[in-house]
Amino acid sequence: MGEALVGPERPILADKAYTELKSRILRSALAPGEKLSIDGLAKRLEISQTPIREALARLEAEGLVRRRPLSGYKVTPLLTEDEFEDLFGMRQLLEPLAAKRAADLDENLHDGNVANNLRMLARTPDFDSDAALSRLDFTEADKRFHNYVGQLSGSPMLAKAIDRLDAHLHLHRSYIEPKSIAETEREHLAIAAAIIERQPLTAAEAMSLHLENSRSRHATAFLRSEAVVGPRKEVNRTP
Amino acid sequence: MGEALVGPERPILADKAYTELKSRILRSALAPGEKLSIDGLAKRLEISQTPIREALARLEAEGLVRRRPLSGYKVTPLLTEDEFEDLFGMRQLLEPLAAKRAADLDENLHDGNVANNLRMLARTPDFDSDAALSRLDFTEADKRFHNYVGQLSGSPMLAKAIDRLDAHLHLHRSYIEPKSIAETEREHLAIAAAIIERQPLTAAEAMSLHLENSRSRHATAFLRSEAVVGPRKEVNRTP
DNA sequence: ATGGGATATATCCTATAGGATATTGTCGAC
DNA sequence: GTCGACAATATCCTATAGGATATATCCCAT
Repeated sequence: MGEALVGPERPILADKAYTELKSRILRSALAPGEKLSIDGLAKRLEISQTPIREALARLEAEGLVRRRPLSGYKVTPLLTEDEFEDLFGMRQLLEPLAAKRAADLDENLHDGNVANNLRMLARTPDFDSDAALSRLDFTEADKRFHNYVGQLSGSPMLAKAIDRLDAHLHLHRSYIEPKSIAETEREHLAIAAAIIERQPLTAAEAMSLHLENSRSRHATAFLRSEAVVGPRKEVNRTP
Repeated sequence: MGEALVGPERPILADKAYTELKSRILRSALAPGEKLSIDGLAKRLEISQTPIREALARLEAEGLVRRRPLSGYKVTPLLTEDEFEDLFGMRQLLEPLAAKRAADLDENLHDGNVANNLRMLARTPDFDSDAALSRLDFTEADKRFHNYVGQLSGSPMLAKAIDRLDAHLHLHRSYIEPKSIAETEREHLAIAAAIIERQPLTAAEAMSLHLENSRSRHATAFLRSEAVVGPRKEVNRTP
């Protein structure tokens, strides 16, 4: 009864549009650099223009789409190499600290659920087949694990900062090699174990190592993809 | 000539609404917790509802306003003591690093302009009178200085993170004591000097010290204001 | 063949109207 | 005097139409 104060929190159309668009961008159903037509999206999603516009504004503030005043929206292009390095520099700054704090948090927060959640999220989903779907599941699971560690840090601002960084990495996740999934799971489990056993320094080091490995795993695929798309140039010329 | 490719970048109504609303929130013309009526704002600002809605969505993503699905927007309430400490913890993590990196950046970026800008921004504006306006100018100058140091770090993501944090601090800036303005200027100048003279460690330490002092300056005013408003309670009852 | 200019199209931006919902105030009963 | 329910109001949410602008196509001149 007293819970009714928070309201039903019924998701409105703008939230639906936001979730749908974000999901499509994260799974690269909307390619980087692709132009986004407002009423085109409105007709495709069968939603009016105003909610679409609202969702787009939110996504722009998050950095997932860019806007040019009288020209329209487009999906944020792929990160340059400098931006890529910058991103991982920030992760190295934030995430080991989050892991460290998560490890020496008050024990009242360390009930059984936390350990279970951590172990569950550290595992990558079963991937008998290397289909595109399972690879998508993997990227989702990876994101959730890192976000959960952020939440466990006890610092809401730190958690939100980590979440934002993860959102910027979405495009490059799809280039992950299938074999690296197992490596990722091992590293995640090492981090989880250190947190559960409350060893702050070990947790921080495990996270730092994981990030370094993740960086090099992405970097190879990153350079490869850059060779395909072309080195940071728009392709609008017709020969 | 070739610059015409970037477009005129003419600000549209949504940008105007965004800037105006953000400005009013930052100067507390819109009080924390105050309810924001969409068409009320539309009539006040003489702008249609759609741009207002768009600006509000962007501000929500930035954390300056909160939204409840079928209930409307309201200005983000004052930070609790925990959130306040969390905020300064993040600043201590990010800003000294930014100062350090700014100090040992490539010298091609260290032309005369940077030194001049730094010295200019470090200074607080002349405040012969302690009027509300000059106090507002001070908060703006302080924000600009910290943001500029963030930009000088050479890491766009670090700069943006610092900018976001500053936006969250807006509400408490208005409680600054007039006498602390001079102290702030001295500390800013020390940071600027260390960066100009390219002494990374000194710059980082100066920034860290400045943040610690700033934290205690805010904290005293923070607790005082909390005593006035009441300890974290809405005041909607009529006796 | 290439460059410049004008027209045509598509898209965005803005404004207004109607339907649905939460909130507020009032009334009555216990 | 307090609690609960009901009705009226205000507000938000959604949809559609018209005006303004950038982009693309086509044509002509050089």
